[in-house]
Amino acid sequence: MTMLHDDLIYEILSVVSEIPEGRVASYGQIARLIGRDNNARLVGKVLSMAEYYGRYPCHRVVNSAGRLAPSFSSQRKLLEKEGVVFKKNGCVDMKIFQWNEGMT
DNA sequence: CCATTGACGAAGT
DNA sequence: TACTTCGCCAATG
Repeated sequence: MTMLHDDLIYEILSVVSEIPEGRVASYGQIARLIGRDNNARLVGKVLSMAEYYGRYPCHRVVNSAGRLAPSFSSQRKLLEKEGVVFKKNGCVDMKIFQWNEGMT
């Protein structure tokens, strides 16, 4: 495990822990927040193993289209419990539920 | 060092 | 709206 990788995990999880209940963030959004604009895929990679590092609201991370992560069957239920509504195609309506980190 | 992979994203069809 | 193509880049083999 490289040092860079460890920093990456810390920064990503740090941002994830700030996502409020009932809102979602995209992988690209998180990548930008940690200064890695073109590296959304790496964020997904880290989150796929996030459970190993502790408890974080990683269910609040979806892709830019609002699509849920594969092999995370409980994700939809967890989001619905927080009031997130899904579109007919199974995606989160990003227009409504995407976290706007500029607002406090 | 080269090739492949990925919980991605934007643009094109 | 849904599917495809291509760019992206650290990590892995």
